[in-house]
Amino acid sequence: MTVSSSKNDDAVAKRDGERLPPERPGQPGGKRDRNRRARIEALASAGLRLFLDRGVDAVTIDDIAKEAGTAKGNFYRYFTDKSDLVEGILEPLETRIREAMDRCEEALEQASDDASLFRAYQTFALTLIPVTLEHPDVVRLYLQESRAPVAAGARAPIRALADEIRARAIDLTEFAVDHGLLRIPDPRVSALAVIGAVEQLAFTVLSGQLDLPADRIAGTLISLVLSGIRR
Amino acid sequence: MTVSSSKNDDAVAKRDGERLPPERPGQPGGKRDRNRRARIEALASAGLRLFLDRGVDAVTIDDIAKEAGTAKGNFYRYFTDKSDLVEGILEPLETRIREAMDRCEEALEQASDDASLFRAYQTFALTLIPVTLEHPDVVRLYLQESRAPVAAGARAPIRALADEIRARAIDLTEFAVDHGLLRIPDPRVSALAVIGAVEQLAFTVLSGQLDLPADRIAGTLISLVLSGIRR
Amino acid sequence: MTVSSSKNDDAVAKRDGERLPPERPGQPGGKRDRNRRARIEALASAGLRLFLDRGVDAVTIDDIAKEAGTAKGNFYRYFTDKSDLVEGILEPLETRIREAMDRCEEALEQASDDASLFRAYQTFALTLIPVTLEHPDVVRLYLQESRAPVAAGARAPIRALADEIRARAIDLTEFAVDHGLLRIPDPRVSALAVIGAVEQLAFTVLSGQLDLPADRIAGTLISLVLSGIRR
Amino acid sequence: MTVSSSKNDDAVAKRDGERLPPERPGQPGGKRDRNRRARIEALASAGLRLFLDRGVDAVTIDDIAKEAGTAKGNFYRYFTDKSDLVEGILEPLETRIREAMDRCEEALEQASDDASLFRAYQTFALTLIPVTLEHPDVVRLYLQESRAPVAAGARAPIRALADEIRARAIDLTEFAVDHGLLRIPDPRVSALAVIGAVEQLAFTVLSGQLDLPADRIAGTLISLVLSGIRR
DNA sequence: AATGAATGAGACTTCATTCAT
DNA sequence: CATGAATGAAGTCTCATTCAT
Repeated sequence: MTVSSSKNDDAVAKRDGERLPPERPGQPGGKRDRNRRARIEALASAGLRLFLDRGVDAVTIDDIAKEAGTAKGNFYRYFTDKSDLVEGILEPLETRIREAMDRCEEALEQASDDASLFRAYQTFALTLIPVTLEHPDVVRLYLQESRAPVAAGARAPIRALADEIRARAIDLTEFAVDHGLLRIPDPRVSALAVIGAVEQLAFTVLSGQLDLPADRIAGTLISLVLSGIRR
Repeated sequence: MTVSSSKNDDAVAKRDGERLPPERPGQPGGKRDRNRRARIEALASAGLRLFLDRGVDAVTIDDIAKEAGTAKGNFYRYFTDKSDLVEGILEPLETRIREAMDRCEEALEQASDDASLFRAYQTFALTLIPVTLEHPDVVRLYLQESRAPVAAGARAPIRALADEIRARAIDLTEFAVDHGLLRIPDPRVSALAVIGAVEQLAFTVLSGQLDLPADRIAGTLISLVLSGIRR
Repeated sequence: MTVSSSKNDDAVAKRDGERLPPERPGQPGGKRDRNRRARIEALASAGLRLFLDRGVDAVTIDDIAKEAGTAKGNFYRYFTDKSDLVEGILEPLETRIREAMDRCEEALEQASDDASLFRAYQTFALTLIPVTLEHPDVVRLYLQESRAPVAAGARAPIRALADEIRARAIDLTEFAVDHGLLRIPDPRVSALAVIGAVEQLAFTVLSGQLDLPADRIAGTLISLVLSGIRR
Repeated sequence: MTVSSSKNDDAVAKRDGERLPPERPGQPGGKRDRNRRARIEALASAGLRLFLDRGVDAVTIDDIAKEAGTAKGNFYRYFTDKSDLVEGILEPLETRIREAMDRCEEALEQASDDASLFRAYQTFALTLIPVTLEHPDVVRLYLQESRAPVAAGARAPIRALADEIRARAIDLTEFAVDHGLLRIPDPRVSALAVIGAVEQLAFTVLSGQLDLPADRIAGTLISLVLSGIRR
C-alpha cells in the first residue's frame, strides 16, 4: 500500500532509490530493504493523513513520527525536511500529471481537425480519473494546498506544481488557438476556468461534501474539460 | 482606511465595538477612539500583508506587531488570537458576500421567467466586482486559504466562509432548478463549476499571474457566472 | 558588579548599547534599564562560571539560563549565540589588552636606549596585573580556551584573541630588534617563550594549583617579561 | 602505522590487548588480528584529525566513524567512549613522556655536580624532540586541549596528563634545589616558566604559525629547558 | 563481524501569552 | 495605555548508544 492508499508504490520506491546511497547492507528485497520501505511508507502516509486533517503547516515532525509509530529521529533519516516529505508524497501525482500533459501536447501538435482536438482533450480528461482514483488523498492534499503563497516553506512544492499545471494548460490552449483548432476569445481565461471548475468539483467530492455517483464523475469531468472547446 | 485599502472601515469598527467593553475613556470619535482604530487598522493590514506573503500559519504575532510598528503586547489588547485577527480581516468580505447572496436569493424567489433569472444572476455577478476592487487583498487571502482543513486553527474562519458560499450557491441553483427556472442536469455540479472557474480566474489575476485588462474582467466574470445558466 | 567580579562594567554596558536598539522604554538608569543590565550580567557571569567548570563546548544554553536563574528564552533576547556570549565575556579583557599593547608600541617607537626599552616593557607588565586582578575569571577562561582550533565555534573568539596577542607580541619584539634596542637571536622565539611562560604561570596560579604570595606575583611577572630583554 | 603516522604502534596495540577479551578467534598477527588493528588505527587517526580540526568536544562519534570509513556501530566495538578514544590516541605520548621523566629523575638522584645536572636536563630535552617528530599531531592535540577543565569529559585525560607533567616537573626541580644542585629563587616558578615557554613554542610551530628551521628547533628547545638552570 | 537502522533524550531556538514598568 | 521583558512549552534537529540483520 502506498501513501495514497493505492496498489502502486513505484513512486515512493523510486524516491527511496534516489535519496539514499545505493550501497546498503541487505539484499534489495531483503528484510532490511523491506523495513526501510515500510518506514518511509509509514512516515509518508502518516504525514499525508495529518496534512489533510490539519494543514501542512500545522503538523509537526513529532506528530508525524508518532502517527507513523516510529521515533522522531527516524524521520530525519529518510527525509531532510517537512518540505522533503511533501515532495515525496506529491511525486506520484506530479509524474502522472506531467506525463498526461506531455501526451496531450504531442497529440495536439499532430491534431489537424476538430475530431483529433477533441480526442486530445478527452484523453487528458480520461487520465485524470485513474490518477485520482489511485491517489485520492494526494489529489486532495494538492487541492487543499495548491494556493499556498510561493514562499510558503513546506507547502511550496505543491504551489509550484499548481503553477506548472496552470502555465502548461494555458500553453496548450494557446497552441490550439494559434493553430486554428479552437475558436475562443481568450484561451487563458478558458483554460483557467476549466481548471478551476474541475478542481472545485474534485475538491468538494474528495472532501466528502458532494456525493457524486462514481459513474457520473467521468462524464462530468469530460464535459467540463471539453467545455473549454465548445465555448 | 481599511484593511483592504478601501474607504469603508465599518466592519472592523463594528468588530471593535463588539469585542471591547463599551465603556471606554474618551468620546467615540475622540482622540483615544481614533488612536484605537488606527492601531487596529495597522495590525489588520500588517497581518493581511504578511498572511499573503507567507500564509496564515507561518506568520507569528511578533511578525505582525513588528510590521504594524507596534509592540507585541498591543496585539492582545485588540485581538484575542491570530484567528480573531483573521476574522476581523475577513469581515468586510463576509458581510458583502452575504448581502449579495441574500439579495440574489430574494430576486430568485420572485423570479418567474428567464429574463428575471438572468437579472438575478447578473446582479450577483455585478456585486462581486466592486467588492474585489475595494478589498483585493482580502479576496486574495480568501482564495489563498479557502481550502484549509476544517480544523485549521487560524485559517478555519476562511474555510468556514468558503463552505458557506459553496452551500449557499448550491442552494440557490437548486432552487432555480426546482422552480423550473433553470434546466441543467445537476445544479450542484454547475454551481461548483462556476464558483471554481470564477475563483481560479480571480486568484490568477490577483496574484499578478494573468494580466486581464480591467474592462474585460467584468464581462468575463458575468459570462462565467451566467454560463451556469446557459448550459 | 561585572562579569569578572570587578567594579568596572563599562564593557558589558557598552555591548548592551551596541546590541540593542537605542530607543527603549524606561529612563537610562531607570528600573527597566537596571533590570536589563542585571539580566545580561547574570547570564554572562553564569556563563563564565560554567565555562570554567566544564569548558565552553560542554555548557548548554539551558545550563546557563538555569544558573542565571532565568528562563531559557531570555538568553536569546540578549545574546544571539553562545559564541556571542563568549565575546561579551571576553570584551573587557580584549579592550584592556589591546590598550596595553598599543601603549607599549607607542613607547617602543619613541624608545632610544636601554632604559626606555626597559620602561616600555615594564609598563606593559604592570598593566597585565590589574587586568588579571579585576577579571581573574575572564583571564582564566582565556588561558583555558586560547588554544582552541581556529574553527571552534563558540571558542573561536578566544582563539582569535590569542592569535592577535601572539602576532602583536612578535611584531613588538621584532621592532625592538630592528631598531637595535634588543640583541637576541630570534625575536619570535623570545616573544613566544615569554608569553608561554607568563601564561603557564598565570594559569597555574589562577587554577589554584600554585599558591604564589600576591606580593611575589608582580615581581615574578616583571622578571619573566623582562627576561625577553636580558637574554 | 600509528595514530601519529609513526612506525611505532605499540601503544595502541597494548591498549587493544587490555580492553578486549584475550580469547579471540584468529591467530595474533593473523588476518583477523590485522583487521582489528587496522580498524582501531583508522578510527584513532580519523579521531585525531577531527579533534585537531574542530576540538574534541565538537566531534561526534558519527563524524569519526565516517571519516574512518567505517560504520558507527564499529566504534563501540573498539572503544567504549570518545574519552576512551582520546586516551588511546594519547597513550604513545603518555608512555614516552613518563619514561623520559622517570629517566630524568633517576639521573637527578645520582647527580652530584653541575655537569651531571646539566646532562640530566639535556637528556630530557633530547627525548622530547623525537617524540614530537614521531607524533606531531598527538603533541599538537595535547597542547590544544591540555588546559581543559578537570571535569571536561572526553578532554579530561589530556588535562590529567598535563597536570601530571606539571607536578612532576615541579617535583624534579624542587629536588634539584633541595639537593643544592640548583640555585633559583622559586623552583616551581622556574619549572612552570620553562614548560610554558616550550609548550607555546611547540604549539606555534606545530600549528604552522611559526616556521622555525628544523635544525634550529633542537637548539632552541634545549636552551629553553636549560634556561631553568642558568637563572 | 560489520552495518546502519532505531531510539529517545536533549540541545537549540522560537513563540504565544502574560505582566511589570 | 504602550512597551517589550519574562516565561516555558513546543518545535526542529542531532547524537550517543543499542540492536536487528
